[in-house]
Amino acid sequence: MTPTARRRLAPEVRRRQVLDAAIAVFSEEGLHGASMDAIAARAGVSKPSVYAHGGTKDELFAACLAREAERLMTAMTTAVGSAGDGEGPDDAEARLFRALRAFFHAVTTHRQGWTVLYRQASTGEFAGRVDAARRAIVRRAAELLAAELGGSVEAAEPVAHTLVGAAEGLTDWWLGTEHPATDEPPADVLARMLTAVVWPGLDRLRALPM
Amino acid sequence: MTPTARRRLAPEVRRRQVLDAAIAVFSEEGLHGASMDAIAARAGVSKPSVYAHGGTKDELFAACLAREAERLMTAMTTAVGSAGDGEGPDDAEARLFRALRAFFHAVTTHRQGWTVLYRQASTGEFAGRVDAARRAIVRRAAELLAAELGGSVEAAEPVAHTLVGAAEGLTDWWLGTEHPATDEPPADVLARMLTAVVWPGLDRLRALPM
Amino acid sequence: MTPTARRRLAPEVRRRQVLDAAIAVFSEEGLHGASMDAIAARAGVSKPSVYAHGGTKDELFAACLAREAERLMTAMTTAVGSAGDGEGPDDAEARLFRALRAFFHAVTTHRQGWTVLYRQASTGEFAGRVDAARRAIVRRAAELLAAELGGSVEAAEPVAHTLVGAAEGLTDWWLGTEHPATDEPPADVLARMLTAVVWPGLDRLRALPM
Amino acid sequence: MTPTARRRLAPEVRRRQVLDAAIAVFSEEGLHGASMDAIAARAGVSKPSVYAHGGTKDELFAACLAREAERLMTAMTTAVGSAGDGEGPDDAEARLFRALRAFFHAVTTHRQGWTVLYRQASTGEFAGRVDAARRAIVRRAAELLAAELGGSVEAAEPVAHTLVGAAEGLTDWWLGTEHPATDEPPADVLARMLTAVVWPGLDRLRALPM
DNA sequence: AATGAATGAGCCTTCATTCAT
DNA sequence: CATGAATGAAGGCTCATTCAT
Repeated sequence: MTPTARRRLAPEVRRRQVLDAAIAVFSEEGLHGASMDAIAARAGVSKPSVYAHGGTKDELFAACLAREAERLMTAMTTAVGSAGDGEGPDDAEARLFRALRAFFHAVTTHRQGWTVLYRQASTGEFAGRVDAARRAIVRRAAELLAAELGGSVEAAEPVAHTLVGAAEGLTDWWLGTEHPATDEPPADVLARMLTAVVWPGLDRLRALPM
Repeated sequence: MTPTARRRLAPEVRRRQVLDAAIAVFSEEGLHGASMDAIAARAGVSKPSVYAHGGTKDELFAACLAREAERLMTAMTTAVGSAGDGEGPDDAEARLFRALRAFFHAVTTHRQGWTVLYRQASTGEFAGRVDAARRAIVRRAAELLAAELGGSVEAAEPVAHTLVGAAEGLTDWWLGTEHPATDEPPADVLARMLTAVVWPGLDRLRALPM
Repeated sequence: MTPTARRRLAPEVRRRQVLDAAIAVFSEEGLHGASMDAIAARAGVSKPSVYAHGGTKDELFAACLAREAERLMTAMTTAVGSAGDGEGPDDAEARLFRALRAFFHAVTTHRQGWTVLYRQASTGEFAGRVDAARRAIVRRAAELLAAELGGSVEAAEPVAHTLVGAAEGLTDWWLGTEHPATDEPPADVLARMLTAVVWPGLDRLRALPM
Repeated sequence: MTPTARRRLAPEVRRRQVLDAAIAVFSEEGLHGASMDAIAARAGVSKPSVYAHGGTKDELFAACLAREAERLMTAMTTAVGSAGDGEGPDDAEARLFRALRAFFHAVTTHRQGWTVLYRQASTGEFAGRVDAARRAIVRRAAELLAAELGGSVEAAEPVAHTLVGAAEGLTDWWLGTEHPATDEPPADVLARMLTAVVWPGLDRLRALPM
């Protein structure tokens, strides 16, 4: 006698349901392509419930952006912050590898969030908001790079943009269909690939004044 | 005081107007976000004119994709194909530099086209077509890389994605507000920056079997 | 002072409202001439409500056809089937009279439905469906005639068409402005008139092989 | 060097071209379903030419109605007026037969005009105009009937409506697909059929005061 | 709190109509 | 004159949003 859908749930739980459904639908259909009907259906609730717990479509999208951006930042911060986990050396290259691995891990395990953040929202009224999220990540990367390579954070910014862009491109490749299967976790594979390409160059930049 | 509205124009001219406007609006709003009204307004013509010269929204989008894809491919092919222009050596690094410069030139001068091609959500019925255009460019990059570094084109694909992503990231930085002014053309600056970061790594990959 | 607009109604009720309005508008304007706006306005609901309860314009038209066809067929079948109601003899002429009276009754009391069914242009994709509805009624008439006059149903078809056309013409005359007032129900008057004109001829056909 | 389409033609000729095309298209697609583009294409002229020679769509439709109505009236008048053509007796039944034959001849040889007049135009703003045309025919029939059967024209009107309706119904049957092939001209077949059904009844009415 | 029902606004598309050549 | 090109005005349909239960 207690139909799941109509059971009163704690507000935060309902909100999570709605956000999860929204991210799923937004990632598949895009901001304009997604309909509130579809989101409600995916969440298994009625449309007014979506409004009650997620607000307007724009607010809902913004909430998705915020949540996924924070999730990504947290994941990276945590991973980078964790000192050498005893798995190997703790030199600059290893730290770069771990940061990249954290990024790739976050992105490949939350593919929909990533899609919404970086592939669906780059247009229209949300371009600014997405840009802010993206810049936060780039900024963090620039700080890491400045610490490792020396030089100011400002000077490291273009390199950080390059690095983040490269990571995004590689992620796109991985999320595409045709890539070799591996036993290793994808994040490790991708991080090693990217490290191999960029580390020598970055290493050389250490000597130069940026 | 020349009313452009009711002015009769040659069909090709009008079609170009419409396509230009469409690319602009699509790049800003996305396929779903763009309205035919907006495109008509941007083109300075009436909505029926958009239909007369650009066809259905889907056809119009497809035409934009086709035109910009060809434009970018042509620009890159031409620039890369031009042999050493006497400005310096013609080793692998120099060829990479020129290819990157061509890419940056094409992308920075046709930003909107690139956005439509590479940054738009590839959802729904156009996923395939957009993807095909994207992949054509990355494929070209992969071919160049394979030629330079040895190894198969398939093996070069992730590196190509990485490279294109890195270039994109750097372009974003450049098109952002805060970057130092230079006398040099942006494409040269950006190409040198990216070359500095990735060339050492790529160079090292030459020795390894990819 | 009871705003009917925002009032929540049972779906069947709303659907009936919408169908009624649709039949009215279709009968006045034709399939192409009727606009969903007009139907919504006539029904006193919003356009989305029309779509919610009546579906697409084509579906709505089909639903109108189906409903009116059934209504007319039922009315005629019932009236004809009712055996001699004690009002007089039950010979062939009397049965013809009763059938005609049933037809006139159905047609004069559901004029719009009849118009949609029988007078609308049967163009385009609905030609078949409209025609089917029309033919069902004429077919029924042909069956009755065949039973009364002998001969096959096929042979009776032209006579049935003639009869139905004659009845239509007489109905038009009655619904026009200038006709004498009577105490009798119109259906009786019209049926007697038509019987007087056609019965002698039909009676004579009984002897002949059709 | 003189392309037919662009050759300057006498205005009446062009007008005829346009009217013919219009009737064809209207009869196939209906008033609302027909597009001026389609009419222009069918006529083999440009759209402005249609406007120049046929006027507005409504005017064009009205012109079609007028022309076909007149054609039908003329045909009937002529046929009825022609005294017994020596092919047989000239009693009242023969005169009825000839009038009906004239009607069926006009209708079956100008099927499109008939369709436009009686099957496409019965709705919307042209209902009145069509009604007028129809009434003219019915009036003529009533006059003939009054002359043959005795009684006033007014009294003959319902019978005239009946007769015209019957003729229309039979025409519909004939214009449908499935009817037996004959060597005789259709008009003769149909006229004989209808005469057989209605003449006995009409004959009997002669004795009664209508 | 949760929802079925309702709607205002907007979008894609086409059509009747008219300039300008 | 004849026409290609252009447009204002709907029309069918859907969507984000909100009542009323």
